[in-house]
Amino acid sequence: MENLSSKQSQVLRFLMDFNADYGFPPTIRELCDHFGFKSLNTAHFHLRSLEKKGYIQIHPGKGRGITLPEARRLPERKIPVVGRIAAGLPILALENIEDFLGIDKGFFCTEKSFAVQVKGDSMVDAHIQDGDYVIIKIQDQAQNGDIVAALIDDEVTLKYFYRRKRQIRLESANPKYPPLIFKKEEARSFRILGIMAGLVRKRQ
Amino acid sequence: MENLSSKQSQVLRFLMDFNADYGFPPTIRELCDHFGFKSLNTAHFHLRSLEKKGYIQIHPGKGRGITLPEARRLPERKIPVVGRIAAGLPILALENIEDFLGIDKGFFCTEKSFAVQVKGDSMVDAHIQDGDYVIIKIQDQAQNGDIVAALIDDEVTLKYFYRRKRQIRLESANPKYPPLIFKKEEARSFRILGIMAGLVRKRQ
DNA sequence: CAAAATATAGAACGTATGTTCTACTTACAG
DNA sequence: CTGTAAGTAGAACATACGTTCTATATTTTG
Repeated sequence: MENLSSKQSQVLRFLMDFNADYGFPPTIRELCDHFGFKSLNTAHFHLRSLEKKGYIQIHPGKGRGITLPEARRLPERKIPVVGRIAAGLPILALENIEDFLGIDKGFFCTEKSFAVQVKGDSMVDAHIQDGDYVIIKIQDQAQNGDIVAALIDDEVTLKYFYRRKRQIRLESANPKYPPLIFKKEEARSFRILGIMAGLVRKRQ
Repeated sequence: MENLSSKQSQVLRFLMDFNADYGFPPTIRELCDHFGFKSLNTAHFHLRSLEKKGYIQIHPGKGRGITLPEARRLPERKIPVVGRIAAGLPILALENIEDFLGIDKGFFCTEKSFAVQVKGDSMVDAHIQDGDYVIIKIQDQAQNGDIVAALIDDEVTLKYFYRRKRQIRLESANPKYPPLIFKKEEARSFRILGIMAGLVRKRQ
């Protein structure tokens, strides 16, 4: 999915929120009012951009004729699946979201959360398999022994977290993979996105 | 909630379907077209009736200004958690249901399904931990190697399923536990409830 | 640097859409 | 039988709403 400018993101977010609140999309004039646009064409322009990039569908001539893809209709309660994290963007930026899990956020008692799909066997000893979705509660702190989602080179990785004096150790739950060790001074080369709050496996 | 006449039911159903398809409600004229009404007032009248009975909310003056209650936007169907199965009762009898998981049944592609909470470590080698919820697709057949939920002495148990000639073997995924072997003539002492369709772990 | 994408403003136009009024039919309960 | 609710029809009206054209400024990109 093509990248969105920050204004386009804001407009899409507003469409989703408005839809969730009222059950129907806003008119172009309501869009203008909300953002303070003084011209109808400004709002109309953003809608056309969003449609060109495939985020919405416009039904010409129909009042409030904006269709959001089903995944984005009531997303506020569903858990977003985050794929690659584009540099600089916040975790939950729309561009990072691949899909939504049909699970209410409240189920895992974590309003601020997302999911990542596990690739590979680096966490099998924690009983986390290839293909599992791990639900991550967003926070930048972690305790020793927590399973954390860390961002290393735009890539989301799951590891056990251990801090000792001047260094942080990120360990796999599989002896095949060596631990990653970060000294305090190079702590900026990775970032903790959150800690594991649950797991979902879709498998026969 | 007050009862609906059959026409009113049909109109409400149409509102829900239209909403699900397009992401916005129909106009009064679209309602007329669908039902073959020749007067706008007919459709308008039904909408007013539905609002008076509390099924929808009308926003006067707004195009497509119909709000369905959130519950009716996307029907929610949660997965029941089954505990002990009382003798003689069907699996999904209300008496057997301990709780519901806030997960839509469709998520695991199994309309007929339930969940059991795992107790113990008999399936750890299949990466199923103590406390995990395993989603079971209801069916009475199983293939060799499937993980099945079986009813043994009113107790729901998870096992690997193997059939060989005149006997059925139910194996744990943990060498600590010996396999259960049933000869064909004693096959009535257990019952297959269904096969594993997914897993949910709620854990920090 | 030039071209393209992004962002915004203002105005004019036509039609899509909700509202309301009158009127008629059928079924049903008091 | 008479009143009330459900269901339908037709028409007139006001306005909510999308569309399109012209212009301008800023930022990004090749």
